[in-house]
Amino acid sequence: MGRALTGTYDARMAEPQVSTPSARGGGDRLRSPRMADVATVAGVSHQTVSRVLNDLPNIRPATRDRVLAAIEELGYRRNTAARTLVTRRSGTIGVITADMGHYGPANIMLALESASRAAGYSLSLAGLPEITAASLRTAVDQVLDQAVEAVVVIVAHQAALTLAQSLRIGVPLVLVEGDLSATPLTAGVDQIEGARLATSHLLDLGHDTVLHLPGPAHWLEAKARRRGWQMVLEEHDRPIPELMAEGDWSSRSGYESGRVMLRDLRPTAVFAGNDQMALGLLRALHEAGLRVPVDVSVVGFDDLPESGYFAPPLTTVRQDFRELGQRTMALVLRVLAGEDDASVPLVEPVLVVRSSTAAPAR
Amino acid sequence: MGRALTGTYDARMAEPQVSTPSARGGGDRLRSPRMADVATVAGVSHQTVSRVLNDLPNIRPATRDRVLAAIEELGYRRNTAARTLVTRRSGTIGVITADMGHYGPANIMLALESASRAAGYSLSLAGLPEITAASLRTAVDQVLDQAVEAVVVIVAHQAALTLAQSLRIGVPLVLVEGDLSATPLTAGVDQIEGARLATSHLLDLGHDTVLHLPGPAHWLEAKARRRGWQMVLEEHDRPIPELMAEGDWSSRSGYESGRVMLRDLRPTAVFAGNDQMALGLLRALHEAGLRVPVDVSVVGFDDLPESGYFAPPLTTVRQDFRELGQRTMALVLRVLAGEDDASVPLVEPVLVVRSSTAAPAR
DNA sequence: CCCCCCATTGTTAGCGTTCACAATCTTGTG
DNA sequence: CACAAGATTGTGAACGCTAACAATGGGGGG
Repeated sequence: MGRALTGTYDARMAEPQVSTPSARGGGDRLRSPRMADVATVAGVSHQTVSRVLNDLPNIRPATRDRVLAAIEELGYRRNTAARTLVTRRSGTIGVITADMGHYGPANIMLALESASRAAGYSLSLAGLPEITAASLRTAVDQVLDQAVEAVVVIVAHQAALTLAQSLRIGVPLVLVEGDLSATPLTAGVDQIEGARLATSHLLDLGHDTVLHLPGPAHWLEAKARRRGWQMVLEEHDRPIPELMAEGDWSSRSGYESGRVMLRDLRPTAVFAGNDQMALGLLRALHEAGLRVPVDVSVVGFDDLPESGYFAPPLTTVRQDFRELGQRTMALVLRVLAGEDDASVPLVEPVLVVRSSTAAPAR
Repeated sequence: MGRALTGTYDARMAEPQVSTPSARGGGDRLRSPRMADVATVAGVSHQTVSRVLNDLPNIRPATRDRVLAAIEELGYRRNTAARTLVTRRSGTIGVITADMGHYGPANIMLALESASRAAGYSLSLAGLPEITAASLRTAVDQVLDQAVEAVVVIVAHQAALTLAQSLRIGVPLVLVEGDLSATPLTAGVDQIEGARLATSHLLDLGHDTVLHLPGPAHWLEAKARRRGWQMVLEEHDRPIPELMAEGDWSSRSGYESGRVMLRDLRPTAVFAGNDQMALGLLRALHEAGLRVPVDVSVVGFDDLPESGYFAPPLTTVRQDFRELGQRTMALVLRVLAGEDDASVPLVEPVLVVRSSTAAPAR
């Protein structure tokens, strides 16, 4: 038996070891106990403590209790770095996200966080200051440095998709996006279906055709929504109006696109790229003296918590981000379990009909 | 010289060592290179590699170049777990947040992320499924398990404040909230000042007094805004209207409070707890046939990106979350550097006047 | 021309876990 | 009542890195 392990544990005896000028908060704080300290107090070997901690079988209940008591008494907390070092598993998943301040990404993060916690994983976060390949690579490197077991990329951006596919990192990389691109390791909401829902709804109300205010072209969601919109119009043999200039998801861009649109067009139905853009459009319409839904019907996408209180309350397409977060995590877990090309079905959006849509005036 | 270090590095030779059934993605993937491998390739000792990596002085440029080349060639990446184990520093900061899906928290996170990255720190995230002491403690434990060097709590909630003060964790804990409570280790936006700005603005326009639709009472922001509102009214000897039932920050609650309010009151000026609530109020007012700002003036708080496109565009108080994130990080760094009771000034909010406020009708 | 000093590089010993295997203790059986 | 099998516990060696100290090399002053 080693010297140091004899007798009861006294944290003070170890203090000199932290004499490094490590500028850590308290100054004369005591070294935190390690497994061997717990072992000493419990009168067992460190390995037995490890067994208790890892729920391994063949431990006498009495022994387990003694170990647990010692852990409690010492306020012992297992050192994750050491554990990660030897197991090569960190229990951490890296999340890379751009626009965390936006509704969608923020809510996906939120859902992902709770799903990962439920699965016993931690999240390590990296943001994208700008959407470039270099910046994405930096972010990936950053989470990789945290020894993450998988990387989730919440950047539904063409560049992200391309790069992600080209990236040879040592761990699985899962994309959260809304394309139907049948890429394995992808989770998302069925954007095309959502756009179809929105467009069909307007057609069903009796509108001849539907105008679309698209989101930024290099965003996969924007592309998919546009595709869904176009598909429905084609299927119904409707004229496909010229596409408005692309917006950037903001209310401002919706407003501006709306103004441009109204310069030469008098549509009866408009499908906006998202709810924010729809709001801007609503404002442009209002300023032009057009009434919604009497003169123009408007549909958005996202169903922001606010959308039901717009003027008028907005008909829109709801995305279940909570569900998306769970499916993403499920996907991650399956890949981690060895399914190299696991996939999960897209989340189905639903149409929420409120007061911004109606039959066209005759 | 040790056997294994002789000759060139060949990752395959080490493969048997990962024979553990660790169910890791690729199957027969090669072990990733360690420092010693780099050393072998560069023809130096592992310690020299370490020195290069840590930018220590006294390295011959030629040697450094050789090491760098070897790193490049091998695609070497330093093992953070090992580094953390020996240095006792993880380069990670824990962030605990509730309501990450909300505008404020999401944007603070965003700002914190970029500030921390700039400072060379990573973020480890933990969400709060519910706002209880137990849940907060769990979240703190979770980030502590990641060996974080500090914890930032973005839960501007009375319970969080109380608990945080009582918590004896081994690392500094910084609160992001908006109280003036002069607690050290706190960063925030001056909510009282913001409320004063809003209320004064309405008074300056000629309104007799101002009604307030408060946010949830146990949120520090809500309390502070209410206090600021009340202070201004008192300073101007105005009647202090009865407080409306507290909302929950949502548009729905703003709408409902608005309806209740309109049952027996005809205020000319209302200060809502935040922009969402203001939006709900706007709707209630609209439904009651009241015009904004002609009949009623409304001020919000937050300045959502959407607020400028409400009907009418909302006068509100803007909080600079980016600045807040930077100050929070600055605070963390100072505490980490040893300033036990460091503090940073509150961020000053600004009033954004748009079209929802005007002089009262005579 | 030798020696000491400093710049540069190498060697050894942990950091706190888990893994593989060895050692010991129980218990049921013949 | 001795013995083998299984249950329970202990021992020693990694994991990949940094810290402390030792060793080496080259250059200037005496």
